[in-house]
Amino acid sequence: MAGTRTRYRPGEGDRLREEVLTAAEALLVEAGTDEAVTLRAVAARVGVTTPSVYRHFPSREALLSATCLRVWGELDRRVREYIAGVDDPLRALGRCGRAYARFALEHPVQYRVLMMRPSPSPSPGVAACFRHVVEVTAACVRAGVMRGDAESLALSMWSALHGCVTLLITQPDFPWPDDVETVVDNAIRMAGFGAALSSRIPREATPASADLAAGLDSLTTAWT
Amino acid sequence: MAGTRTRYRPGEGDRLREEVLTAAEALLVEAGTDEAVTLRAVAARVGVTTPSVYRHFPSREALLSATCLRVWGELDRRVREYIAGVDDPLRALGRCGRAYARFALEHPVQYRVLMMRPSPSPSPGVAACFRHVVEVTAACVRAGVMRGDAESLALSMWSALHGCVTLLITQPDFPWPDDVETVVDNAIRMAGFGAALSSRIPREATPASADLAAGLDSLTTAWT
DNA sequence: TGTACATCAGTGAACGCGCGTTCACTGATGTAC
DNA sequence: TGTACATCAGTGAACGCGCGTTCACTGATGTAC
Repeated sequence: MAGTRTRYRPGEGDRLREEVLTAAEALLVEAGTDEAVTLRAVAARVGVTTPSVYRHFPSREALLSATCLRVWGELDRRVREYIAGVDDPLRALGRCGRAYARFALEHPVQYRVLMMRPSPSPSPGVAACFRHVVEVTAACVRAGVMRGDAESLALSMWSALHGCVTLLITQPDFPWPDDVETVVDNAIRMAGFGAALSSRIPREATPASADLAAGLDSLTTAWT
Repeated sequence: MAGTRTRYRPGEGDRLREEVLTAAEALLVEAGTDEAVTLRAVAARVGVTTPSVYRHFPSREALLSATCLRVWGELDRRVREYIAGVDDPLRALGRCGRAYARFALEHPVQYRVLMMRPSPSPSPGVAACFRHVVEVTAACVRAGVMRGDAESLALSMWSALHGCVTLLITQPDFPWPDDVETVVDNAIRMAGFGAALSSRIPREATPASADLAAGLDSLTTAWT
């Protein structure tokens, strides 16, 4: 382990922390699984011995979640940027969803580790993002597009998009259309329109198929 | 390892296979993670030595996926039973979804292992189930409830439900409503109504929020 | 300006562990003659 | 009806591995006097 690396000077030790995180992220992305993120592999990549990692992370688990969390800080910024200047609330919601899906698909491994393992509580990044969606959903409710509790509506729509993204990541051999954008778009439109329509129909008054078809037909022909 | 167990007689060796699967399933469910399913633990539970497992499964991985797959055979039967005698196609779709969600939530660990890990191709059980959903969706299309490609519609709705179930399993500390049934119900209604409405609205003609709100308002007041 | 000393980044060797897997084997059971 | 033999379920010991983590340490850097 006699690499060319020179150690940081006293006071600069925290820079190794960043290097370790970067190395862990690289390993995670390259291997596609968190099993590749061993303390030995990370340390070797940085050019340092294994115990050095313990100077900055108390355990492997801490290193792993720090690695995944780091990337989520970017999501909030991205979502904010995407919906800036979009006045129509339903359109803003759609852009929110697109930003989210794009982000998740750009970081599939981190998304999987963070969202698909049983976790004690939602990570701060996820919670912050959800708050955002609830706000935009509340705007939709105020505009009369949807009815009911914004948090509950947001949760349903989030779920739908999460499912779409999750399936795309873990089941690439499903009979997906050629274009990933289309899949995401379908999910978003289905969620948005679905929330708008279903929140107007009381659970006990679900129409028969024929009635629903006729009603929607008259609505859309009136539109065009 | 000198238990009281007596070995099976020649020709009955396959019965151990079943015992091994049962033990593996029990370990999986109890621990909530597939990491607990080690060959040693499984063998010990059955009352047999570790190498005996190799008589029936070529590797740990094979044992694990066989364990998860076993439970999926039941889903198809369950879905069929749930939609038997339901004529209204949209209602049948809803029942399909409820059966699926209930099943997934009853077997959360198997669902996670099978659906949330990167997998080379969808398992037979999953594929069979999806075929079912496509069929019922096609009935909805024939009835004029939805428009377009049944497979694509089915995929979107499946995604939505998968997302709901997945989030319920992995993120129990999300701000869920008290009643899980309600969450699932919301997801199913959103998916069904959303597919019906969004498949009628061309992508390039997405209405503004105000127009959508007004249109849906007039539709639902006409209904009541 | 020089020296003693505390600080701090990082080392090197080792720990015990549990894992999947392999191998040569044992001994009871059923069958062919 | 008895005996030799093939079959087959299961054993017991061991393999090498890579892991997370611990521990006592080294040696350069900055600082106080």
